[in-house]
Amino acid sequence: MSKPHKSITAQDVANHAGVSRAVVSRALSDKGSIAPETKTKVIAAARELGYQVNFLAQGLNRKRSQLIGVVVARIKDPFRSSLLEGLIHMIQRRGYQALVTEVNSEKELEATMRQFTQFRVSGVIVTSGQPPATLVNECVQFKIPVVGINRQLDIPLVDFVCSDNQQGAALATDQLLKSGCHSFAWLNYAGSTWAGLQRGVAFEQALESANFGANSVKRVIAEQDGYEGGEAAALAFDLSQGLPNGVFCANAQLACGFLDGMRQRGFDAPNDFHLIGFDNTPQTAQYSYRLTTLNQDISALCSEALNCLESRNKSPNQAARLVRVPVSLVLRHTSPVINLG
Amino acid sequence: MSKPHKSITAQDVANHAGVSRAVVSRALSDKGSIAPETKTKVIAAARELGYQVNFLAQGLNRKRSQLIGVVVARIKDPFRSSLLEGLIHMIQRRGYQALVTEVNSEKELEATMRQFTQFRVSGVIVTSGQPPATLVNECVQFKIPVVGINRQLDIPLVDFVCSDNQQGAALATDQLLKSGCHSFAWLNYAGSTWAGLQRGVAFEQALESANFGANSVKRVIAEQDGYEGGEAAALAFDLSQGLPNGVFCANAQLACGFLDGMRQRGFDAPNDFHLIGFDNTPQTAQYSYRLTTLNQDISALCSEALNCLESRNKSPNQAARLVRVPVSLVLRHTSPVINLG
DNA sequence: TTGAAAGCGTTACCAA
DNA sequence: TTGGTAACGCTTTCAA
Repeated sequence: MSKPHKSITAQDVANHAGVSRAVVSRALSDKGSIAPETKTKVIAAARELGYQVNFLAQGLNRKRSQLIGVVVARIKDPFRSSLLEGLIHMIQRRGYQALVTEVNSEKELEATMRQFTQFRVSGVIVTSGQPPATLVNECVQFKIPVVGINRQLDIPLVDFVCSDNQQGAALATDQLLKSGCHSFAWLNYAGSTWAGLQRGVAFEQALESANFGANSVKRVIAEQDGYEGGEAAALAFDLSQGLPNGVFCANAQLACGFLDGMRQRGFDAPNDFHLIGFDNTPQTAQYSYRLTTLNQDISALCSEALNCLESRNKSPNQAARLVRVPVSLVLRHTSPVINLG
Repeated sequence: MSKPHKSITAQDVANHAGVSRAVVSRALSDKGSIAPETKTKVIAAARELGYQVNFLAQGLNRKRSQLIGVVVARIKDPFRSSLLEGLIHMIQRRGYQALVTEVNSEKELEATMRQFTQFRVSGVIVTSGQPPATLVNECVQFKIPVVGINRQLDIPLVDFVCSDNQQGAALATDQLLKSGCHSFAWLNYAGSTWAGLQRGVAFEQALESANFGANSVKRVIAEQDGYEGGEAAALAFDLSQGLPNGVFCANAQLACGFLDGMRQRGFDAPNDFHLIGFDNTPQTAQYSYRLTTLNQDISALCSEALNCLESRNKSPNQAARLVRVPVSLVLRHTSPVINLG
């Protein structure tokens, strides 16, 4: 039907408007000086011809594309997919495009980071995995900003945005104490993320400053992450010393699994124990769970991550920043306002 | 510390290996003839210098990047995030990279598709929204293949991969009948996707061929999609004519919500009714739901989608294909093997 | 088989 | 303020 579509270039627009290619570039990019009237003329011509910048050529010349690389893992996990959604949303809103890569091993991450540099991305957001310092250094050498979310990348010049785990643990502890709990459990999984570990430490510290010593909190480490891990932990839970009445979980999936596991053994929250989990995922709000959770402010996390990238873009050598984003307690059924019966 | 990192170009490799730039290109791309020994020599030199092709320059020259555009919406929805995970996985596996864009309105979709062409993507996968024919045509003119997943894009030269909704509805009907159901409900939401509508039609047809006429199935249309929609539909369900004992839902989220809504009214599956939903999301397997569902073969869907793109890349003008991917019934608690009591 | 050279489409520098 | 021109880094004819 329609012919092979010779794509319209800046030169075509220039011809149409009776100016040079250079002027077209200036008119459309707001860089360099240009007479207001020629500018409108060019813009009109561009619109008329349906001109679209070739991002490949643009990037090649500017040594930077408007792509932002995003490293993720296990996207279908509820919190991670919410975070990814927020990131993509924010990336688009700020005029970039998301180059999303799933990574399940450090080897893959290495290849990925390399591909990001090959596309001359404007920044890299790491939400999973521990990028090898050498790779990040490669980015740094290309002056590509890197930011980590909810993980500590202990590398110079790499920023880092994180939900306030200490505050979260304190809120949870406070709530458990106020509702009358006096024996506790902490549930995490083996090989937990850095964030998970931090939450555990903070929980024990918060209890300690309320005069509950280390032996008042039972540490439970599930063999795997996610709902299945939590469920298995509950099913295997040693009840010989009774069930702790205040349980705090490293994440929402573990918490849901733990709750369902306990139900299978005839226990339920809030009657037999109180339960609080991190990450306010959609599922935790559902009738069958109604978990009291700590809500991570996803849009703030994403927004701050992009702030870091843009800020470091301006001054690449500034000291590494650590941005803490406040969390909030969402009171629901598994740890209600009322006291423990 | 380390200097501003002058990036290594093909020219550097050429110098190092004592050949011309052109030879380097051939050695690394397997295009054009080259002596085996020079090839190994060049590859050695490239590795030694740590050479990485600049994808921007490569794409500019080839008029095609190794990017694949993916259009998604509401990523945090469990089925969609699983699908996205599968797509990204498959895209990477086949040597491409995923340019992911979230789209919530047709306007946005239009802008998105445009940006895809500006990046000269190798293909576009649409999992959400109805791209305007004109836009798709633009892609077609750039010879960019477009494929839709679980939706009918009724546009020439656009392929289309879809779970077999008819088969799914037949499997569900069969199961409901075998377990003794004789009155039915169909739950969908207003403004449902094409796939949802198709499932409803197929369900009614399957019932009809089993001699259950149109008045044996009650159509329930929730005001919104997702868990909340299903829950609200259950809470508002008119029970004056009793509760149908076989309920089929357009998707898993609606089904979970409906189940929880009914529980709030004192009814539960499988005792008071049987329930089957489409999409075997992780949540449906959990103890609190244990939904009998129709499993979509995500990895097959993704694989077929990429097959379509690659095939159309070879012969751009072949007739539009429709690939149907079989689904399977996952029997769980809400519609068990045993008969209705 | 190899190398020289002409693009690919844009931006940025430098004169005019 | 403008236009010419040289990059940007790669691929791909076309001769040799």
